[in-house]
Amino acid sequence: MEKELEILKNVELFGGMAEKEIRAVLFCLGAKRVKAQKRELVLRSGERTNSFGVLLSGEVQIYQEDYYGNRSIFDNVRPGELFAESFACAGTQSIPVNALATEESEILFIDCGRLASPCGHACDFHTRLVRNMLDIIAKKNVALTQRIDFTSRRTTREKLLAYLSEQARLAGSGSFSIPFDRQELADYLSVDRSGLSAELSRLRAEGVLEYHKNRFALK
Amino acid sequence: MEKELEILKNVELFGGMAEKEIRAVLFCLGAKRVKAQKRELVLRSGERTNSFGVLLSGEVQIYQEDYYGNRSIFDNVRPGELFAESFACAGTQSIPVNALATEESEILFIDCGRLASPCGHACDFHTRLVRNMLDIIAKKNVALTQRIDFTSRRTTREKLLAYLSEQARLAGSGSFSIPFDRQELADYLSVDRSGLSAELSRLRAEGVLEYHKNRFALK
DNA sequence: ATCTGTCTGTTGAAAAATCAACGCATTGGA
DNA sequence: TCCAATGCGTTGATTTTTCAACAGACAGAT
Repeated sequence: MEKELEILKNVELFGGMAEKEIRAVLFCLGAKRVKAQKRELVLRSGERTNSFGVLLSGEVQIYQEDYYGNRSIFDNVRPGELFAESFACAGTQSIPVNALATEESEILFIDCGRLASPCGHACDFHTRLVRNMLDIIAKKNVALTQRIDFTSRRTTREKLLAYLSEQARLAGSGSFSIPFDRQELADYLSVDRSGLSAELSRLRAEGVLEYHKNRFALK
Repeated sequence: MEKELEILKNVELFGGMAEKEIRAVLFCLGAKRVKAQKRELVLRSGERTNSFGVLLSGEVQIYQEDYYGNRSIFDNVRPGELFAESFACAGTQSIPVNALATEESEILFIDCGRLASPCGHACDFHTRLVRNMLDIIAKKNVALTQRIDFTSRRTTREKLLAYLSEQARLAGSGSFSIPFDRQELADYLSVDRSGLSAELSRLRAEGVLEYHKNRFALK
């Protein structure tokens, strides 16, 4: 419980609020706490939801799947981050993604409708919450744009280099780790896994790249 | 000028505000009105901007271009709609897209920073503006997710069918128009134009689809 | 220590996309 | 009316991806 509050203090949605205020807001928002086992589906595509999730611990993967079982990964959510907030805020009829706990996880679900409307109690944090939410969603938007940048390249090699370059830039170093295994990276970049492995080998052979597992070094 | 106000009344960002209030807010936000000729670049990728655009008339296309000149279209903006708002709100260091006027256009530029901070004057619309902006960006987010859904398919045929099905759903009918010519559609779906044309012909031959120019009918 | 399931890289055949080039139709000027 | 520019479809050669199958490495469980 104390650990939970530690995390909450670092959740961007509650940025600018004191511990006490966060407690009050959580109550006011009617936040619901949920546990999910490893491999449990937390949100299913096709469902309608007004709630978004705040990940407290564990990891949740956001993805789509088409008829043929091709998976398309949108995001790996880490503790402190939100998920499904855009669909909840936009009032989407049926969400287009699945949310899967890839580890045992704890999640706080918050009704998006309550964010906006004043609560009647002496709780004047709604303005702040909406403003924070705006920042968060705008950043997600930028991240989605970036993903489109990667995946719109025509070849596996270009997609891969665009992705790795960006990771290096974010890390501020040519050496960095990525949050994906090979299959996941392939599903994020929308390419074939074996082709991705082959391309990695080629890049290594050319001396452009070194890697071991999910740690990479660009030259 | 009267026509301008007609449009502004229908801009979602100013939803819930009366004509008089909109005038006040525009002043308070320091909105700047700009004209752009056909083929004029309104925003250049790499620039930094805190302002977003509100299209009053004309059309603006949002796109990226890679080293090799491959264009990737994000959106065709229509009058009343916003553009670049996510980058402005997220405070991105350098925007990753270009905005091109594809027709002679009029644009209102608004500083995103002024949206959030109370203005000192007796202007209490900031809360409303932020809330409206949240809705708008959340919807854009859903649209981006959808585009990823289309482009993550593995074949041109699948991308095309996913896109056309969605357009039909939006139109509430098997018969609908799209806002793209062939090259633009190819750049939106990240496929080769000639391959796209060939696929369209095949679908027509199979009796799945009828089309003429940018008007389509799914069966 | 062994067994088992998962992850990764490799390979070759098949399928699909890209690329370059061309012809035809349409459109907007000169 | 003629010309130039643009958009669209077609085709065949080439490149790239996908697909299926397999083997080695590794980690966790018994």
